[in-house]
Amino acid sequence: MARPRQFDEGQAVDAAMRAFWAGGYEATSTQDLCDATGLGRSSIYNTFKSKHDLFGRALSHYIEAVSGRQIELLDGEVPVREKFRTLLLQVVDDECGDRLGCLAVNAGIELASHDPEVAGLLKRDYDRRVEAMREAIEAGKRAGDIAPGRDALALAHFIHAMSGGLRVAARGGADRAALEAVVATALAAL
Amino acid sequence: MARPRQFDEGQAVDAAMRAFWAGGYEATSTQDLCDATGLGRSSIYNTFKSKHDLFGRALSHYIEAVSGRQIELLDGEVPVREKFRTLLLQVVDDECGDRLGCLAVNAGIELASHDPEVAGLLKRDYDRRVEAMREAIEAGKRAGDIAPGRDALALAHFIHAMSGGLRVAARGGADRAALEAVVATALAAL
DNA sequence: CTCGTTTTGTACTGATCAATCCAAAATCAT
DNA sequence: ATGATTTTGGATTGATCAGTACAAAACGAG
Repeated sequence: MARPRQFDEGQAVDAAMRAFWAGGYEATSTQDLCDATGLGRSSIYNTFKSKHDLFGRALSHYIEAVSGRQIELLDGEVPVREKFRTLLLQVVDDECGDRLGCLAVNAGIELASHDPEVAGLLKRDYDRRVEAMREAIEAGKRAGDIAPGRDALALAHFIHAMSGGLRVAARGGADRAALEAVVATALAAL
Repeated sequence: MARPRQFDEGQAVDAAMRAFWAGGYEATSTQDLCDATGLGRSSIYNTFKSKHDLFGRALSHYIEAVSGRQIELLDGEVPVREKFRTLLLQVVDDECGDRLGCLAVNAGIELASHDPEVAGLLKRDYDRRVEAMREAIEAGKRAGDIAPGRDALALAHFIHAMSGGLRVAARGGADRAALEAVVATALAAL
C-alpha cells in the first residue's frame, strides 16, 4: 500500500542505545543519532516522536537485554553465592573493560531526578532485579547456603546497591584490585 | 589602580556549584550560570577561563567541603562502627532529602570517562577518602572494634563503594527502608 | 581632576541545537 | 501503468549554545 521502511527499527534503537550509552543523553545530539543509526533526520523523526522518546526506547532495550541476562543467571541452578560472585565480577569486568559502564546507572544519575519517565523505567527494573535476587537468596536458604535467619530482601537490596557502588567506584578511579576486594568483602557478608 | 570586583569569587563558585549540582554539566548553560551567580557573562568569562574551568572550580569546592566534613568525622574519637553508621546514614538522608545527590558521583558518571581533568580530581578525592577510612579502621582494630585479621584497605574500599551504591540505588528508585536495610547489612559486614 | 587599568553590561559571533517542512523517490494495490 | 501512501533526503526553522568584542562605567594612583 506504500513505501516500506529501508531499515530495521530494532537495529536503529540498538544503534541509538550505543550512542546514548557512550555519550549520555544531553551530550548526544540528534546528528550523532543520525550518524550512529545511519538514518536521516526524517526517518528518525518519522519513527520516533523525539530524541527523548528514542532515548526511552533505547533505555528500555538496554534494560531488557541486560536485566534479562542477569535474571537468567539468578534463576539458574548454580549455588547462590556463585551467582552473586559471577554477577558482581561481571560488573568489575565491565567497568575495567570498555569503560562505558551501565546505561541504566548513567541514566539514573543524569536524568532520574528530572525525568519521571526515565525514573519509572528504572524503578520497575530495580524492583524486578531485586525480586529476582530475593528469590535466589530464598532458594539459597533452602539449599543451606544462606543462614535461615537472614533477611532475603535486605540482602537483595544490598547486593543490588553493591553493583551500583562498584560502578561509581570504578568511575571515581578505583582499580581492578580495589573492586575485586570490594566484591570479596560483599560476598563474605552474605 | 583599577576598578575592583563587585562580587566575591568564592560566592560565585559556590553558586555555580549549586547550579551544576542541580542540573549536571551539559544541561547547565552559561546563561543558567549567569542567573545562578547573579553575574553578567563578562564577569564570568573575565574570572574563569570557560564553562569547563568553572565546573572544575565548582567541583573542587564541593569536594573540599564534603570530603572535609567526612574526613573530620573519620578522624574523630567515636567508635569506628559509629563513624561508618553516621557516614552511610548521612548519605541516605541526603538522597531522601533534597534529591540532589552528590555532585562528585554525578560528575563521575557524566564526565569522568571523557574528561581527564574531572577524572583526576575525583581520583585524588577517592584516594584521600579511602585512606581516611583505612586509618579509621586501623584505629578500630587497635581499639578492638574490628577483628585484627581484617584487611583494612579492603574494608575501606568496601565502605566507599557502599556509599556510592546507596546513591545509585536511591536514584534507581530505592526507598528509605531499602537504603537503611543496605546500611545495616553493610555495617554487619565489618 | 586626570590618567591608566580593570570590570561590567550589552550586543554580537558563528556554530549547533532539536525539530519541521516539503518535494522527490519508492512501493503496493489496483 | 496509475494513483494512493509512505519514506526519504535535504533544506530550513527559530532557539539556544559557548564564547567574544567593545565601549561605557568605576575605581586607585598620581
